[in-house]
Amino acid sequence: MTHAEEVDQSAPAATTEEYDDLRGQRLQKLLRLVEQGVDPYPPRFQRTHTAAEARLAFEQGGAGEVSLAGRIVSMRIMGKASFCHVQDGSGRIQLYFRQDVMGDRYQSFRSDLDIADFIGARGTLFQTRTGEVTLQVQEFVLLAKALRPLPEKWHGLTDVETRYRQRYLDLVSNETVRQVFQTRSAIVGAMRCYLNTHGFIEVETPILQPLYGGAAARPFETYHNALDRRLFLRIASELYLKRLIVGGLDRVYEIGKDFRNEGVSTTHNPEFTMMECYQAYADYNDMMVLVEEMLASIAREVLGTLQFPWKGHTIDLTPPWRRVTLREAILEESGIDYDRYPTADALAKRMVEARLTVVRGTPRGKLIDELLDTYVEPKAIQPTFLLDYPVELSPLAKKKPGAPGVVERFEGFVGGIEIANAFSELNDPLDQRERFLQQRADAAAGDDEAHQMDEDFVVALEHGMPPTGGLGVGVDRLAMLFTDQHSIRDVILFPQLRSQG
RNA sequence: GGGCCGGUAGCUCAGUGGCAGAGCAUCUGACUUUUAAUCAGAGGGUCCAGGGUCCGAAUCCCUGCCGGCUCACCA
Repeated sequence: MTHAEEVDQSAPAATTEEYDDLRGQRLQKLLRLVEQGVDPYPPRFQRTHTAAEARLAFEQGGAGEVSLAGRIVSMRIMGKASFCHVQDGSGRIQLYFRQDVMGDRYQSFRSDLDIADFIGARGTLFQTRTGEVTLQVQEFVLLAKALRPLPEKWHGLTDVETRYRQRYLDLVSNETVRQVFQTRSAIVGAMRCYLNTHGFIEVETPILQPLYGGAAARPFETYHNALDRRLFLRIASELYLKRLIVGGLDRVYEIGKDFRNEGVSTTHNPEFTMMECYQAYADYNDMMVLVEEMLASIAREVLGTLQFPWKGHTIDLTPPWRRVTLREAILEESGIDYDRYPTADALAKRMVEARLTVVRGTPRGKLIDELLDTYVEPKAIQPTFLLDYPVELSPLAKKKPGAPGVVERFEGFVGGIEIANAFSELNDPLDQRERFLQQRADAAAGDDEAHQMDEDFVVALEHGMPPTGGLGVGVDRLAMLFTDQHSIRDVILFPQLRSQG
């Protein structure tokens, strides 16, 4: 909407009462400026420095005349001289306005501008009595009038719901929030850099899929009108990336959104960012090394160190990480050796003895997963690989030679969070078909997260896939870890919320 | 889905049965190096919504909505 339309709506009732609110007062100022021929939203302004660049230039011996631009975040108006701070993407800098320097324009600053407006200002830099580098303004111009005020200057914006729903206010008023998202961006950048320099090529695979697969999860459904076809939003990119390995792209990766139709929590958002990579002629041991090196590389790049704080602990990403089999880890933390309970019933009975609540009929694989979640995951603060998972949980992983019922799979945990999941990829098409059939049986038995039979994928494997290591890394969780944020909503700009009541 | 906590001015929050409050922000006035500027004054409310109890409800009760934490669910 243009301000002209606002005029039409409001002008007939332009009494003092009509403008007796914060937005109204600002609107009135805007209309007054328009009457004076001022464009409150001019198309451009040429600045010579950012706030940070200006400060640096001054400290390195003066910068002469500079032009700055930013949002007014505070004002101190005192008679014939005034100060304000403006904020741009690089930080804040103070502006100083004097009537004897600026003449009539000084009154305009006092009466036309508000906190939250964007302005551009030209002048020279100096240091105040207390040493703050400040721009003595010769001339300024309004760049964008704000009709609504900013959150309070001291406490900022703390209401969690408003922070998520109006993230821009959160970003304007909370410096640490800006830093978190800058760090997140740097993490993704460093991840790309690591993979690119290690021979991986970045690819993009379908988000709209006729069959969903690559993980155990319920999908979102959608519908394509022209094709008259039901489609699913992907829950993983795995099956498409492995088709590319079949096709001879020996090292591929994708960083993108997955969608899982599940509840929300401090560690789950329905759409989240996943990095998956696949490397031909590698196995899960190679992927472990890749995880160690990649995370160390990202930490060095983004944090400048391999040690960083997390929930009061100090995480140390220095390779190599601890390696322990899933069976040993669970035995160590719970005293339960699941190998001694080869059936679901026997294991469930043992877990009930350990005072765990067990839902009747839970498959053995899910029971083991529950032991992992309950006993091992919260303790895995320092980087840990758990390896060799039960085959029931991993329909896409290759069986470990000489170890019946076990697949070559690991999960990487840091800070008590699952960060990575990888395996030696199953490339035996006959075995893969059997696994899918088993999943179909699970689905028939009521498992609504069971894998679908993906005949097209099996055909791809029948054309031959080399031995391959595959890896998934949760980018949101990595961002949580590196920024010491304990809710996934604080590393996702616009987390999923209920519709507003 | 269960339990607990919360929703009051633009923002941050007090107020637990008796006139709707404070700080910041806003408006008016004073003030030429302030920086949570200061000083004097003023305006600003769907107390989340609906219902109930009561002479009287922001406050007590019920229902609903939204949010947070947590448990369950969930690679």
